[in-house]
Amino acid sequence: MEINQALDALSALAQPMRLDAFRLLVKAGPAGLCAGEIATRLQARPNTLSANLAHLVAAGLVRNTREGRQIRYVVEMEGMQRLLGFLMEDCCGGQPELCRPVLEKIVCC
Amino acid sequence: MEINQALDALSALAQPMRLDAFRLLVKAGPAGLCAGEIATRLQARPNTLSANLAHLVAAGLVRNTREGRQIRYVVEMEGMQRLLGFLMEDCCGGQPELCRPVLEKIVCC
DNA sequence: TCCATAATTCGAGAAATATAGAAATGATTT
DNA sequence: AAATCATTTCTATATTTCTCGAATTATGGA
Repeated sequence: MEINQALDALSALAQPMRLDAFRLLVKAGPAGLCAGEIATRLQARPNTLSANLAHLVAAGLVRNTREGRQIRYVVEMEGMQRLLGFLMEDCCGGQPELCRPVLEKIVCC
Repeated sequence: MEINQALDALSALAQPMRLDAFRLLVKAGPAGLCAGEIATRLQARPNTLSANLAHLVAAGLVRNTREGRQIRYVVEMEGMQRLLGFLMEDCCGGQPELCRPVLEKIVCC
């Protein structure tokens, strides 16, 4: 991953509404959620949310597909993976005992 | 980790000079680097860099200690750990096969 | 076709952030 | 004590980002 992609992803996540939306989508998993549903849950105006979701899509963290008149958003795990990998790149200078615990403590399931 | 801490960490990283500095410190490991050395490597002005390093410290991603007349900066792995954990929180709704590959591909050492 | 619904795009004003020069602080050397 | 060096703090300006209302596009139903 190149640095600009990483910056896009980080600034996409570095904003309250977008971080909330992203986490909602992470929890929703592969089923995702439609724009309106996200707007309701976050109590956000549709147009503002739309701009923010577009930001997440552009950053490669989320993808969307139209379903009738709604648009479904789904988290893109590969984007997340690229970002995390980039941040940990060349950490610890080949001494696994320094960073291994960091990765092991990421308990998600 | 609460959301505001996560936002602080993400916006700290979502800026070119800070992301560069952070990655330099990740690679430097526990030895860290002094402000002047970082400034030289990034070709940044000392005052601008200082403001940016302060941002990383405030976000809990880096810590600093004075050493004579220099100030050494060291990456704070616990901060990184908190952030990654927060981003992956409740992912995949208890289906490890969905997110396990993501974490496994973060090869750092 | 006409209407309603879901969501996006556009444009402008308000707010937040980044940078750099100048001055100040803290520590070492002479 | 004076000079020097490493770094930070202060302050103003320039830039970027955020949000909102209004208008627009796309789809499905009567």
